[in-house]
Amino acid sequence: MITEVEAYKGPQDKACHAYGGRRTPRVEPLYGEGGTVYVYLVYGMHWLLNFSTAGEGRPEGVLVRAILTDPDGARDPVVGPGNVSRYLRIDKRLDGADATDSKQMWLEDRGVRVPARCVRRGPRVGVEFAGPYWAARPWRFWIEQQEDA
DNA sequence: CAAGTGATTAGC
DNA sequence: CTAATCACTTGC
Repeated sequence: MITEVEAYKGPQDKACHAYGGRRTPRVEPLYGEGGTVYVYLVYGMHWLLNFSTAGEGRPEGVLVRAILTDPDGARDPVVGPGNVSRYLRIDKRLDGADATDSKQMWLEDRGVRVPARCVRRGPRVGVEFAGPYWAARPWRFWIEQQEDA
């Protein structure tokens, strides 16, 4: 279960790999139809898992930052995008896959209802290079368990 | 807080 | 071709 994501909002978002309409081979999957998997290597050792979310030609997506590995949250969450990919054995091979029609990677709606009060929002992580304005956009979202939830 | 790490990219 | 960059993690 995905419990934390960050949004990257296309050409105008300075933290987005497609900033300014940049369209290099690496970011091409981000320009794909919604559900296209975008995986890339950062800092020479960490694969980061993203899903393209807009439409063909619109380079917007979400980065998966944390997951729960069991339905009840009894086990510790896997926190940090590099750790998520290591846990799921994600690497370059999944880059460009179609998550709406793939045996390697897909998403399931299991009908879990998350109360609005459990949803937190804040600035994205590690995007200071994009400058103070874009680094401050509250486009990271995560779920926080409540005592009474 | 610094190091480790290597694909990717822009710029000659 | 070269050099800079970088959506991170770990360990001090």
